Amino acid sequence: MGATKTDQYTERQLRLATIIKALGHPARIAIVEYLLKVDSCICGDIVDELPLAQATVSQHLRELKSANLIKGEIEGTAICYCLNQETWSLLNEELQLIFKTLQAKNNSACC
Amino acid sequence: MGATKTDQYTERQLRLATIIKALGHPARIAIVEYLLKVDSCICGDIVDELPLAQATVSQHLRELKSANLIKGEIEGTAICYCLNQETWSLLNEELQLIFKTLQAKNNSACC
DNA sequence: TCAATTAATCGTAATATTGCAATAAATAAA
DNA sequence: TTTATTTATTGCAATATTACGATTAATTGA
Repeated sequence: MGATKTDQYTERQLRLATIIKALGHPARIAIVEYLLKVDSCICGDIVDELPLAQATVSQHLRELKSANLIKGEIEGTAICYCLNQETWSLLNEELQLIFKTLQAKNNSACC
Repeated sequence: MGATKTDQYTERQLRLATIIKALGHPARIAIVEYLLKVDSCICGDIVDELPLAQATVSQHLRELKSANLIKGEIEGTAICYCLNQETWSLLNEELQLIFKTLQAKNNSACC
């Protein structure tokens, strides 16, 4: 075994898990926070910012990109990265559904 | 390699990544959604609900528990699980910080 | 005491992730 | 064209995750 049984869950659960999983690493949280601060930057800036080799940063960027959490645009020899508002909005809405429901209950039915 | 360089990030980044990572699997999303629906339940209920063996469900519950996303209380021979409001509030606040900041910018500075 | 019930743990196999050095690819500048 | 510059990719090793059967542990009920 070792592989997730992807065909057993709803599309919604898979999509949410994919986005959330891409965020579940401190380096990628750090990249997101940095992008939030500087709006947009190139890979090299992130390499300077994080304690990771260029190849590793590139890999983390690829994961964020494949989850559509960031997008990149070629700009000469560099690539300009920024957060992808669309996916963040989607994530926000899905999580709000959970947060709101939970807040409404206010632990009333907890063990 | 293979291990995350945990000593290179802020406490905040590590804590956030830990919580988010625990959510980054469709089975655990499904467990959370189920708990949100039924308020509280025992492990066996989740085993009936998900396409996974008891040992696997137990493992997922342990991960959610170690991230404090759920809590369990012994009730006879069973254990009653429910969502841990405290951690969900914390997660909500941290993510709102990101969502709000990003919404305020409204893609104005994106590439 | 002895089954039954429930969940955790152990052991194992398959797969995925993390990280890096080395290299390749693509563009810009000289 | 040649040389920088910048990023992606490849190959590899170490580690982590996912999943399950089998077993163990703890409690309840007969």
